[in-house]
Amino acid sequence: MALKFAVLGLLDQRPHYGYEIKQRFENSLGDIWSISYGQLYPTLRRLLESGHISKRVEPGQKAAEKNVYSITHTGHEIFQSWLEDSPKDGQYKVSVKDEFTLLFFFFNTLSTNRVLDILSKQLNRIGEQRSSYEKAFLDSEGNLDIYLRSIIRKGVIHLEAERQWLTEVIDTLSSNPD
Amino acid sequence: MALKFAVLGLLDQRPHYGYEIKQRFENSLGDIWSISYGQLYPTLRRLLESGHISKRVEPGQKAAEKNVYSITHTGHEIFQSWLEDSPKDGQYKVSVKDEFTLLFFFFNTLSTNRVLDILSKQLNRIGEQRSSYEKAFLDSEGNLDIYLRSIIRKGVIHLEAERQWLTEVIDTLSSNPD
DNA sequence: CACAACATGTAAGATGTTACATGATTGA
DNA sequence: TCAATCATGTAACATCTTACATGTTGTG
Repeated sequence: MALKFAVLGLLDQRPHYGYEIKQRFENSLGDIWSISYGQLYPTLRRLLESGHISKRVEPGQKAAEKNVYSITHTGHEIFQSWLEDSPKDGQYKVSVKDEFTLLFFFFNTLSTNRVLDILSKQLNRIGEQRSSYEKAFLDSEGNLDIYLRSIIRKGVIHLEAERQWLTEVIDTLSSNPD
Repeated sequence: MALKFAVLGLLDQRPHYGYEIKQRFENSLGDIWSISYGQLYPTLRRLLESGHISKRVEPGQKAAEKNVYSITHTGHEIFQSWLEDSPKDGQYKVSVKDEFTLLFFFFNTLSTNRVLDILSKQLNRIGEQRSSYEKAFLDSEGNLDIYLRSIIRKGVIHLEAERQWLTEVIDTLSSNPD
Protein backbone atom coordinates (compact mmCIF):
# COMPACT_ATOMS: atom_id res chain seq x y z
CA MET A 1 0.00 0.00 0.00
CA ALA A 2 2.51 2.53 1.18
CA LEU A 3 5.13 1.64 -1.42
CA LYS A 4 2.63 2.16 -4.20
CA PHE A 5 2.04 5.74 -3.09
CA ALA A 6 5.71 6.34 -2.48
CA VAL A 7 6.45 5.36 -6.09
CA LEU A 8 3.57 7.45 -7.41
CA GLY A 9 4.82 10.39 -5.35
CA LEU A 10 8.27 10.23 -6.87
CA LEU A 11 6.87 9.85 -10.38
CA ASP A 12 4.57 12.78 -9.73
CA GLN A 13 7.71 14.92 -9.38
CA ARG A 14 9.31 13.69 -12.60
CA PRO A 15 9.80 10.44 -14.59
CA HIS A 16 12.14 7.86 -13.06
CA TYR A 17 13.43 4.46 -14.03
CA GLY A 18 13.38 1.56 -11.59
CA TYR A 19 16.97 1.63 -10.47
CA GLU A 20 16.72 5.36 -9.96
CA ILE A 21 13.67 5.00 -7.72
CA LYS A 22 15.59 2.59 -5.54
CA GLN A 23 18.46 5.08 -5.45
CA ARG A 24 16.22 7.87 -4.30
CA PHE A 25 14.95 5.70 -1.50
CA GLU A 26 18.49 4.83 -0.43
CA ASN A 27 19.74 8.38 -0.62
CA SER A 28 16.95 10.32 0.92
CA LEU A 29 15.05 7.83 3.03
CA GLY A 30 17.57 5.02 3.28
CA ASP A 31 17.80 4.89 7.05
CA ILE A 32 14.08 5.17 7.32
CA TRP A 33 12.58 3.35 4.42
CA SER A 34 14.56 0.96 2.29
CA ILE A 35 13.04 -1.18 -0.42
CA SER A 36 14.18 -4.21 -2.39
CA TYR A 37 13.91 -4.87 -6.10
CA GLY A 38 11.71 -7.80 -5.22
CA GLN A 39 9.19 -5.25 -4.02
CA LEU A 40 9.83 -2.45 -6.45
CA TYR A 41 9.61 -4.15 -9.84
CA PRO A 42 6.37 -6.01 -9.14
CA THR A 43 4.92 -2.74 -7.81
CA LEU A 44 5.89 -0.94 -11.02
CA ARG A 45 4.37 -3.73 -13.08
CA ARG A 46 1.10 -3.56 -11.15
CA LEU A 47 0.92 0.22 -11.46
CA LEU A 48 1.55 -0.10 -15.17
CA GLU A 49 -1.16 -2.74 -15.55
CA SER A 50 -3.66 -0.59 -13.70
CA GLY A 51 -2.81 2.37 -15.91
CA HIS A 52 -1.53 4.64 -13.14
CA ILE A 53 1.89 4.93 -14.77
CA SER A 54 3.23 4.57 -18.30
CA LYS A 55 6.51 3.15 -19.56
CA ARG A 56 9.00 4.29 -22.15
CA VAL A 57 12.22 2.44 -23.03
CA GLU A 58 15.40 4.43 -23.19
CA PRO A 59 18.75 3.04 -24.40
CA GLY A 60 21.13 2.56 -21.50
CA GLN A 61 24.41 4.46 -21.49
CA LYS A 62 26.18 2.27 -19.02
CA ALA A 63 24.21 -0.92 -18.79
CA ALA A 64 20.90 -2.39 -19.83
CA GLU A 65 18.08 -0.40 -21.35
CA LYS A 66 16.23 1.80 -18.92
CA ASN A 67 12.53 1.53 -18.40
CA VAL A 68 11.47 5.07 -17.70
CA TYR A 69 8.13 5.39 -15.96
CA SER A 70 5.88 8.44 -15.96
CA ILE A 71 2.73 9.10 -14.00
CA THR A 72 -0.57 9.20 -15.86
CA HIS A 73 -3.63 11.29 -15.17
CA THR A 74 -5.30 8.63 -13.03
CA GLY A 75 -2.04 8.03 -11.21
CA HIS A 76 -1.80 11.70 -10.35
CA GLU A 77 -5.41 11.64 -9.16
CA ILE A 78 -5.02 8.75 -6.77
CA PHE A 79 -1.76 10.11 -5.41
CA GLN A 80 -3.36 13.48 -4.74
CA SER A 81 -6.32 11.96 -3.00
CA TRP A 82 -4.04 9.83 -0.84
CA LEU A 83 -2.04 12.92 0.06
CA GLU A 84 -5.02 15.12 0.76
CA ASP A 85 -7.67 12.78 2.08
CA SER A 86 -5.81 10.25 4.16
CA PRO A 87 -4.73 12.72 6.88
CA LYS A 88 -8.43 13.35 7.50
CA ASP A 89 -9.07 9.74 8.40
CA GLY A 90 -6.12 10.02 10.72
CA GLN A 91 -5.25 6.48 11.58
CA TYR A 92 -1.67 7.38 12.19
CA LYS A 93 -0.59 5.99 15.51
CA VAL A 94 2.77 5.87 17.16
CA SER A 95 3.57 2.27 17.84
CA VAL A 96 6.24 0.65 19.94
CA LYS A 97 5.69 -2.66 18.17
CA ASP A 98 9.15 -3.98 17.49
CA GLU A 99 11.01 -7.18 18.19
CA PHE A 100 13.11 -5.69 20.97
CA THR A 101 9.94 -4.79 22.87
CA LEU A 102 8.66 -8.32 22.48
CA LEU A 103 11.95 -9.70 23.74
CA PHE A 104 11.78 -7.28 26.64
CA PHE A 105 8.31 -8.56 27.52
CA PHE A 106 9.85 -11.96 28.26
CA PHE A 107 12.82 -10.63 30.21
CA ASN A 108 11.04 -11.38 33.48
CA THR A 109 12.29 -14.93 33.10
CA LEU A 110 15.96 -13.86 33.09
CA SER A 111 18.05 -12.71 36.03
CA THR A 112 18.09 -8.98 36.68
CA ASN A 113 21.83 -8.87 36.09
CA ARG A 114 21.52 -10.51 32.70
CA VAL A 115 18.79 -8.06 31.78
CA LEU A 116 20.84 -5.09 32.93
CA ASP A 117 23.68 -6.33 30.78
CA ILE A 118 21.50 -6.63 27.69
CA LEU A 119 19.90 -3.24 28.29
CA SER A 120 23.19 -1.42 28.68
CA LYS A 121 24.49 -2.94 25.46
CA GLN A 122 21.31 -1.83 23.74
CA LEU A 123 21.78 1.63 25.22
CA ASN A 124 25.20 1.81 23.61
CA ARG A 125 23.91 0.75 20.23
CA ILE A 126 21.07 3.25 20.36
CA GLY A 127 23.57 5.92 21.38
CA GLU A 128 25.63 5.20 18.28
CA GLN A 129 22.61 5.23 16.03
CA ARG A 130 21.59 8.50 17.59
CA SER A 131 25.00 10.07 16.94
CA SER A 132 24.91 9.11 13.31
CA TYR A 133 21.44 10.57 12.89
CA GLU A 134 22.46 13.71 14.73
CA LYS A 135 25.46 14.08 12.43
CA ALA A 136 23.28 13.56 9.36
CA PHE A 137 20.93 16.21 10.68
CA LEU A 138 23.67 18.75 11.29
CA ASP A 139 25.34 18.03 7.95
CA SER A 140 22.07 18.56 6.13
CA GLU A 141 21.66 22.15 7.26
CA GLY A 142 20.96 24.42 4.34
CA ASN A 143 21.23 21.77 1.65
CA LEU A 144 18.18 19.63 2.23
CA ASP A 145 14.46 20.08 1.75
CA ILE A 146 12.93 21.15 5.06
CA TYR A 147 10.58 18.13 5.09
CA LEU A 148 13.33 15.61 4.55
CA ARG A 149 15.43 17.31 7.17
CA SER A 150 12.54 17.13 9.60
CA ILE A 151 12.32 13.40 9.06
CA ILE A 152 15.93 12.99 10.10
CA ARG A 153 15.18 15.17 13.11
CA LYS A 154 12.28 12.87 13.90
CA GLY A 155 14.72 9.99 14.00
CA VAL A 156 16.99 11.88 16.38
CA ILE A 157 14.11 12.69 18.71
CA HIS A 158 12.82 9.12 18.83
CA LEU A 159 16.30 7.72 19.36
CA GLU A 160 16.75 10.15 22.22
CA ALA A 161 13.42 8.95 23.62
CA GLU A 162 14.57 5.36 23.37
CA ARG A 163 17.74 6.23 25.26
CA GLN A 164 15.72 7.94 27.93
CA TRP A 165 13.48 4.90 28.28
CA LEU A 166 16.39 2.47 28.49
CA THR A 167 18.09 4.65 31.10
CA GLU A 168 14.91 4.79 33.16
CA VAL A 169 14.43 1.03 33.01
CA ILE A 170 18.04 0.40 33.97
CA ASP A 171 17.63 2.72 36.96
CA THR A 172 14.39 1.08 38.02
CA LEU A 173 15.80 -2.43 37.79
CA SER A 174 19.01 -1.47 39.57
CA SER A 175 17.14 -0.10 42.55
CA ASN A 176 14.56 -2.91 42.64
CA PRO A 177 16.43 -6.22 42.67
CA ASP A 178 14.07 -9.20 42.51
CA MET B 1 8.88 -14.70 12.96
CA ALA B 2 8.15 -12.58 15.98
CA LEU B 3 4.69 -14.04 16.54
CA LYS B 4 6.11 -17.53 16.63
CA PHE B 5 8.37 -16.60 19.53
CA ALA B 6 5.64 -14.63 21.25
CA VAL B 7 3.44 -17.72 21.23
CA LEU B 8 6.26 -19.97 22.40
CA GLY B 9 7.02 -17.49 25.17
CA LEU B 10 3.48 -17.60 26.50
CA LEU B 11 3.36 -21.40 26.26
CA ASP B 12 6.69 -21.54 28.07
CA GLN B 13 4.94 -19.97 31.06
CA ARG B 14 2.01 -22.40 31.03
CA PRO B 15 -0.32 -24.16 28.57
CA HIS B 16 -2.81 -21.96 26.74
CA TYR B 17 -5.56 -22.47 24.22
CA GLY B 18 -5.83 -20.34 21.10
CA TYR B 19 -8.51 -17.93 22.21
CA GLU B 20 -6.67 -17.44 25.47
CA ILE B 21 -3.45 -16.53 23.67
CA LYS B 22 -5.30 -13.88 21.74
CA GLN B 23 -6.78 -12.62 25.01
CA ARG B 24 -3.39 -12.31 26.61
CA PHE B 25 -2.21 -10.27 23.67
CA GLU B 26 -5.22 -7.98 23.88
CA ASN B 27 -5.03 -7.54 27.62
CA SER B 28 -1.35 -7.09 28.17
CA LEU B 29 0.01 -5.94 24.85
CA GLY B 30 -3.16 -4.87 23.08
CA ASP B 31 -2.18 -1.31 22.34
CA ILE B 32 1.24 -2.42 21.30
CA TRP B 33 0.87 -5.76 19.64
CA SER B 34 -2.47 -7.06 18.49
CA ILE B 35 -2.87 -10.21 16.48
CA SER B 36 -5.67 -11.73 14.44
CA TYR B 37 -6.93 -15.30 14.39
CA GLY B 38 -5.88 -15.42 10.78
CA GLN B 39 -2.32 -15.16 12.03
CA LEU B 40 -2.61 -17.06 15.25
CA TYR B 41 -4.23 -20.34 14.22
CA PRO B 42 -1.90 -20.98 11.26
CA THR B 43 1.04 -20.19 13.54
CA LEU B 44 -0.19 -22.72 16.09
CA ARG B 45 -0.63 -25.31 13.36
CA ARG B 46 2.89 -24.74 12.05
CA LEU B 47 4.39 -24.95 15.53
CA LEU B 48 2.48 -28.17 16.10
CA GLU B 49 3.68 -29.64 12.80
CA SER B 50 7.28 -28.78 13.59
CA GLY B 51 6.95 -30.40 17.00
CA HIS B 52 7.64 -27.29 19.06
CA ILE B 53 4.28 -27.51 20.77
CA SER B 54 1.80 -30.27 21.52
CA LYS B 55 -1.99 -30.24 21.57
CA ARG B 56 -4.57 -31.66 23.93
CA VAL B 57 -8.33 -31.31 23.51
CA GLU B 58 -10.35 -30.19 26.48
CA PRO B 59 -14.17 -30.08 26.58
CA GLY B 60 -15.41 -26.48 26.51
CA GLN B 61 -17.42 -25.17 29.42
CA LYS B 62 -18.96 -22.28 27.59
CA ALA B 63 -18.51 -22.96 23.94
CA ALA B 64 -16.61 -25.21 21.57
CA GLU B 65 -13.91 -27.63 22.65
CA LYS B 66 -10.65 -26.01 23.60
CA ASN B 67 -7.40 -26.96 21.97
CA VAL B 68 -4.88 -26.58 24.74
CA TYR B 69 -1.30 -26.23 23.57
CA SER B 70 1.81 -26.97 25.61
CA ILE B 71 5.41 -26.31 24.79
CA THR B 72 7.68 -29.28 24.05
CA HIS B 73 11.35 -29.73 24.81
CA THR B 74 12.48 -28.47 21.39
CA GLY B 75 10.03 -25.57 21.66
CA HIS B 76 11.54 -24.57 24.99
CA GLU B 77 15.03 -24.82 23.48
CA ILE B 78 14.37 -22.55 20.53
CA PHE B 79 12.53 -20.03 22.67
CA GLN B 80 15.44 -19.90 25.11
CA SER B 81 17.99 -19.44 22.38
CA TRP B 82 15.92 -16.67 20.84
CA LEU B 83 15.68 -14.99 24.23
CA GLU B 84 19.34 -15.38 25.11
CA ASP B 85 21.17 -15.25 21.81
CA SER B 86 19.30 -12.71 19.75
CA PRO B 87 20.22 -9.70 21.93
CA LYS B 88 23.85 -10.47 21.14
CA ASP B 89 23.31 -10.03 17.42
CA GLY B 90 21.64 -6.77 18.28
CA GLN B 91 19.85 -5.78 15.14
CA TYR B 92 17.31 -3.85 17.09
CA LYS B 93 16.95 -0.43 15.58
CA VAL B 94 14.58 2.34 16.30
CA SER B 95 12.74 3.10 13.11
CA VAL B 96 10.54 5.98 12.11
CA LYS B 97 9.13 4.00 9.20
CA ASP B 98 5.43 4.62 9.25
CA GLU B 99 2.87 5.86 6.78
CA PHE B 100 2.56 9.27 8.37
CA THR B 101 6.28 9.87 7.82
CA LEU B 102 5.93 8.87 4.17
CA LEU B 103 3.00 11.23 3.78
CA PHE B 104 5.04 13.95 5.45
CA PHE B 105 7.85 13.39 2.95
CA PHE B 106 5.49 14.52 0.19
CA PHE B 107 4.09 17.50 2.08
CA ASN B 108 6.44 19.82 0.21
CA THR B 109 3.89 19.82 -2.60
CA LEU B 110 1.13 21.23 -0.38
CA SER B 111 0.75 24.80 0.87
CA THR B 112 2.33 25.57 4.23
CA ASN B 113 -1.05 26.44 5.69
CA ARG B 114 -2.54 23.13 4.64
CA VAL B 115 0.43 21.32 6.18
CA LEU B 116 0.16 23.30 9.41
CA ASP B 117 -3.48 22.34 9.59
CA ILE B 118 -2.75 18.63 9.13
CA LEU B 119 0.10 18.71 11.64
CA SER B 120 -1.92 20.40 14.35
CA LYS B 121 -4.71 17.86 13.96
CA GLN B 122 -2.13 15.10 14.23
CA LEU B 123 -0.73 16.79 17.34
CA ASN B 124 -4.16 16.61 18.93
CA ARG B 125 -4.59 12.95 18.13
CA ILE B 126 -1.16 12.10 19.47
CA GLY B 127 -1.94 14.11 22.59
CA GLU B 128 -5.04 12.00 23.18
CA GLN B 129 -3.18 8.77 22.60
CA ARG B 130 -0.52 9.95 25.02
CA SER B 131 -3.10 10.72 27.72
CA SER B 132 -4.60 7.28 27.46
CA TYR B 133 -1.18 5.63 27.72
CA GLU B 134 -0.26 7.86 30.65
CA LYS B 135 -3.48 6.87 32.40
CA ALA B 136 -2.82 3.19 31.73
CA PHE B 137 0.66 3.63 33.15
CA LEU B 138 -0.54 5.33 36.32
CA ASP B 139 -3.37 2.82 36.80
CA SER B 140 -0.95 -0.05 36.53
CA GLU B 141 1.11 0.99 39.51
CA GLY B 142 1.62 -1.89 41.87
CA ASN B 143 -0.51 -4.38 39.99
CA LEU B 144 1.52 -5.09 36.90
CA ASP B 145 4.73 -6.90 36.14
CA ILE B 146 7.57 -4.39 36.04
CA TYR B 147 8.46 -5.37 32.46
CA LEU B 148 4.95 -4.93 31.15
CA ARG B 149 4.65 -1.64 32.98
CA SER B 150 7.89 -0.50 31.39
CA ILE B 151 6.48 -1.24 27.96
CA ILE B 152 3.55 1.07 28.61
CA ARG B 153 6.04 3.66 29.84
CA LYS B 154 7.93 3.20 26.58
CA GLY B 155 4.76 4.08 24.72
CA VAL B 156 4.31 7.23 26.81
CA ILE B 157 7.88 8.32 26.16
CA HIS B 158 7.68 7.81 22.41
CA LEU B 159 4.32 9.55 22.20
CA GLU B 160 5.82 12.46 24.07
CA ALA B 161 8.71 12.44 21.60
CA GLU B 162 6.28 12.50 18.71
CA ARG B 163 4.51 15.49 20.25
CA GLN B 164 7.81 17.26 20.66
CA TRP B 165 8.68 16.60 17.04
CA LEU B 166 5.33 17.80 15.73
CA THR B 167 5.57 20.95 17.84
CA GLU B 168 9.05 21.63 16.52
CA VAL B 169 8.02 21.17 12.91
CA ILE B 170 4.98 23.41 13.38
CA ASP B 171 7.22 26.11 14.85
CA THR B 172 9.75 25.81 12.05
CA LEU B 173 7.14 25.97 9.33
CA SER B 174 5.32 28.87 10.97
CA SER B 175 8.45 30.98 11.09
CA ASN B 176 9.65 29.97 7.61
CA PRO B 177 6.82 30.56 5.18
CA ASP B 178 7.69 29.42 1.63
C1' DC C 1 -35.01 -12.75 21.59
C1' DA C 2 -31.03 -10.37 20.51
C1' DC C 3 -26.40 -9.46 21.46
C1' DA C 4 -21.96 -9.99 23.57
C1' DA C 5 -18.58 -13.16 24.68
C1' DC C 6 -16.71 -17.74 24.03
C1' DA C 7 -14.18 -20.82 20.74
C1' DT C 8 -12.58 -22.66 16.40
C1' DG C 9 -10.87 -22.15 12.03
C1' DT C 10 -10.27 -21.30 6.39
C1' DA C 11 -9.56 -18.69 1.99
C1' DA C 12 -8.11 -15.06 -0.90
C1' DG C 13 -5.30 -11.64 -1.69
C1' DA C 14 -1.68 -8.30 -0.68
C1' DT C 15 2.90 -7.62 0.81
C1' DG C 16 7.55 -8.43 1.99
C1' DT C 17 12.13 -11.07 2.12
C1' DT C 18 15.78 -13.57 0.13
C1' DA C 19 18.02 -15.74 -3.18
C1' DC C 20 18.74 -16.43 -7.83
C1' DA C 21 19.71 -15.07 -12.76
C1' DT C 22 21.60 -12.06 -16.42
C1' DG C 23 24.53 -8.90 -18.65
C1' DA C 24 27.16 -4.23 -19.66
C1' DT C 25 30.56 -0.73 -18.29
C1' DT C 26 34.09 1.53 -15.54
C1' DG C 27 38.13 1.98 -12.87
C1' DA C 28 42.07 0.01 -10.22
C1' DT D 1 41.30 -9.09 -15.07
C1' DC D 2 38.54 -8.42 -11.20
C1' DA D 3 35.39 -5.98 -8.45
C1' DA D 4 32.05 -2.38 -8.16
C1' DT D 5 28.33 -0.10 -10.13
C1' DC D 6 24.72 0.05 -13.43
C1' DA D 7 20.22 -2.07 -14.76
C1' DT D 8 16.64 -5.47 -15.20
C1' DG D 9 13.90 -8.80 -13.37
C1' DT D 10 11.80 -13.74 -11.39
C1' DA D 11 10.72 -17.47 -7.96
C1' DA D 12 9.94 -19.39 -3.63
C1' DC D 13 8.67 -18.67 0.60
C1' DA D 14 6.86 -16.40 4.70
C1' DT D 15 3.66 -13.36 6.62
C1' DC D 16 -0.30 -10.40 7.38
C1' DT D 17 -5.01 -8.57 6.59
C1' DT D 18 -9.71 -9.11 5.84
C1' DA D 19 -13.57 -11.44 5.19
C1' DC D 20 -16.03 -15.48 5.66
C1' DA D 21 -17.99 -19.62 8.15
C1' DT D 22 -19.85 -22.08 12.28
C1' DG D 23 -21.77 -22.98 16.68
C1' DT D 24 -22.48 -22.35 22.10
C1' DT D 25 -23.50 -19.91 26.42
C1' DG D 26 -24.85 -16.22 29.36
C1' DT D 27 -27.22 -11.75 30.09
C1' DG D 28 -30.56 -7.97 29.68
